[in-house]
Amino acid sequence: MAQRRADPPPADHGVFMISVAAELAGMHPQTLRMYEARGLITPSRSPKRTRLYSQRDIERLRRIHRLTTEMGMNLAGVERVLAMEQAMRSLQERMERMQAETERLHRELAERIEQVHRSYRRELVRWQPPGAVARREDVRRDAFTIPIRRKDGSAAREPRAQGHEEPGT
Amino acid sequence: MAQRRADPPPADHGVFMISVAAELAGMHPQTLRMYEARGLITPSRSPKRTRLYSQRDIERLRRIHRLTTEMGMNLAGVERVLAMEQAMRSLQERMERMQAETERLHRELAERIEQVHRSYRRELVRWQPPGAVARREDVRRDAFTIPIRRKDGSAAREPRAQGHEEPGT
DNA sequence: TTGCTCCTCACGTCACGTGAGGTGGC
DNA sequence: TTGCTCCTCACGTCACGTGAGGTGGC
Repeated sequence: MAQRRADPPPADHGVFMISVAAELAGMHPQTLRMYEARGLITPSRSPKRTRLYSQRDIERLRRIHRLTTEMGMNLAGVERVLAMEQAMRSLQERMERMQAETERLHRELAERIEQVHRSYRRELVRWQPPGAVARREDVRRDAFTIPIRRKDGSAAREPRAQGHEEPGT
Repeated sequence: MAQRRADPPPADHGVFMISVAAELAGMHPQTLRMYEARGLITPSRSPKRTRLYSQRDIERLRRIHRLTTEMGMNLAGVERVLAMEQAMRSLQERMERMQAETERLHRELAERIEQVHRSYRRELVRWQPPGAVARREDVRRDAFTIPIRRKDGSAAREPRAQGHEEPGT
């Protein structure tokens, strides 16, 4: 009741029986059975063992069809090419993530340096009239904590707000 | 005279005639002619039109041999797979360059920030005894010029050594 | 002359697609 | 009963590899 003609079935849900799937993919039903025997496609099955092809299965079948008819490849080649296309997609995705990370780093580099400049300027500018008590808080209340990335890539917060420690002096 | 049995021929220089190449690749000479007719391999030719296969050609032939015999692929598939392997290598190389660049940026980030800290510390620490003349050079002779990357990725040197300009004050 | 090269043509084998044939459940 | 499903078996076609056959230059 709740879902009547709502939401199309998910792309990997088996819905087409073999004659429909063959029609959609432009193939002979027997060919689909052969492809399954070869391990090229694995439709789900109904409780009565009837094959049920998903939308994703149909797309894969069409891809196979193009590779065999347009390019003249045999099934061994199709199998290999499909696997390589998958690997290619993964590599591509990983590269896009890296690209984004690199751009982020570029922006961050400029921003962090500016941040350090700003923090020093606050210390230098915060001038107190003679005789007034300069409280440590006046100097330190601005966030003077600079996140630094460690060599292994993890983020770390360096506690820099402990006054002005000159290392080795 | 200068080169006698020195330097092996470069990998892409045609040196083997067809019977030798076929022997090295484990194939029938006629098969090599067929592959050439299909555009799978293009050996160079002597002035007398004799085919000359390079070391790289031999390696390619061996790769083809593995794909056809071990994997059972036909030539259309082999062609496609070889092209994809090439694309894969390019992608892989590009990714390695990006990886190196990202690591370089990580190191640079920490280093630049440290550099800014150092430059401020020099200004603060360089104390002169009362009555002595503090020359501008004492403050500025350390390189206080910080290369910054622009948004478009090109490197730029920001001339920061012009005293202490507070922008907008 | 021998042994290579070049080429074209033809045939055997095998993979692939598909049709036939028989079964069983809505 | 009709039209689907399941399965196996068999055949036609085509790609591929290779052999044969004839030519020509070291």
